[in-house]
Amino acid sequence: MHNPSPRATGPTPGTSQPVDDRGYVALVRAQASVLHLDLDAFFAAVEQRDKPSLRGKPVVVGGVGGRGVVATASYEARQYGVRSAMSTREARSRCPHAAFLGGRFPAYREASAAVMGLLRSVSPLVEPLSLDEAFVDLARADLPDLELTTVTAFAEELRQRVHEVTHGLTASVGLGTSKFIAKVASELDKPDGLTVVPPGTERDLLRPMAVSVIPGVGPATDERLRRAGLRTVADLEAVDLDELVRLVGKAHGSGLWHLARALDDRPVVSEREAKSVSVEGTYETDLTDRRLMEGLLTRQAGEVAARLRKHGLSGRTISIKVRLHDFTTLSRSSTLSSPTDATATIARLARALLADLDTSGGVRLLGVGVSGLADWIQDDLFGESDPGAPADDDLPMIEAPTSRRTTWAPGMDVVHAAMGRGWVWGSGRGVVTVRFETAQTPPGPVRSYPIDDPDLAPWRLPLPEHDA
DNA sequence: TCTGGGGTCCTAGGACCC
DNA sequence: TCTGGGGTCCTAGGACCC
Repeated sequence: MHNPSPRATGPTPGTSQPVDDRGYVALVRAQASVLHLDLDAFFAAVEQRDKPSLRGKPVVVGGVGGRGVVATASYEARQYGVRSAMSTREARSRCPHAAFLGGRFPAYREASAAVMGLLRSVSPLVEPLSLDEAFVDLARADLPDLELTTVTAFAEELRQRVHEVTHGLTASVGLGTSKFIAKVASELDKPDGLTVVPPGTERDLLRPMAVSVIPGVGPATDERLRRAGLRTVADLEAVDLDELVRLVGKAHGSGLWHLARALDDRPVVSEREAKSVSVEGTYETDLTDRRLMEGLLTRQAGEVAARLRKHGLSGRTISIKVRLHDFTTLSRSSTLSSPTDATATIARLARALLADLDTSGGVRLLGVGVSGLADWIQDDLFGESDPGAPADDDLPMIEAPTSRRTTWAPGMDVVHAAMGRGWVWGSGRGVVTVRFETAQTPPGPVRSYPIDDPDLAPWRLPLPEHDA
């Protein structure tokens, strides 16, 4: 849990603030200035909005194939027990007369963008959690104050404006002193409702609730806690930190300890950098043909690479995911010495990783991912302390770069600089990865630079196209 | 023919380095 | 007779979220 509070050496005697065993005191806002907004039955609602004949009827959006699952069920379908993540097969048996739709993501993205745009017009601090959910920090909104009456009226108006900009979708909203409380609150009056949790009432609200209201408590943790006799948040509150850590691990235990006391100082964060990009697919029938699997991995590698390039990213770790016929899920990964966004590199590695796996029983899912994405501002990957490295001032000037490119090793496509004095091997668009090696100097460290960094103007290298 | 797809975060063990 | 210890990186798997 994020916790900027000052550190003490041990529990602070005589304070009323709860303190964990390392002496951290968690702070909570004094006002209900965190807003959580959740669009109701989002995908299904968009379908009903766009197709009037579906209004008032059960609609199920999700995978329509033999191995599909439900993404969203309209409230009419929920009356028949259809739920998110249920197999479509089961949903069909529970509600055969529902409309089963595969989903129209461009339409969902458009509606989502309208809502997120509205939220951002209200506060610069908006944190989307998915297409249909976001936190908004009202402490950064243009409000006269953060009194309950003020934020309540504001939230009601916001819900009305969501209805307008989406041409008829409804949203449920929660307001509270933290992300956790706001999120719990938005669940309490669904659909099309607003719940405000007044500061100071959080713990009374939580105590009777099941432990599963706490984000991060899924089926596995729920079961562990249940076996320890912990069913409600009140039960959790009565257990000390050591015991929780013993039960569910360090990070999780500490999180539970704090959240059970409504201690949550996680900030609303508007810009989060992607950490990985992946593509996977489940096939209607299990795959047994290795050549076919290699072909599918190659195609997925191309999709991943295209998405990396589209966002100006590249990454060093290539992973594959393989789900066997019996649902056993395997992953294998390999890390390159420099980042790539090249289809050929990702595909080659993905196929090599598959080669080590026994897939003779059949494969239901294949996937390819890239992680370890380059963060070029902070990342000086290979440090300054490389002894054989030429000093920056000695680095050769490369001004009119790059003509020929040859594959040297996986992940390293060597580009011969036109000036001829150094090696440049590059991968990411918008980034150049350079290793300097001249007649006068031994191979230097690998360095990566953003192409647009003005301080590196001499290195402004138009990279060759990859995988044309 | 039970069990999607795209993510995030955590844990644990081993390698490696100082 | 005793064989450190901490930090970081990498890999594999698992839980969880929407």
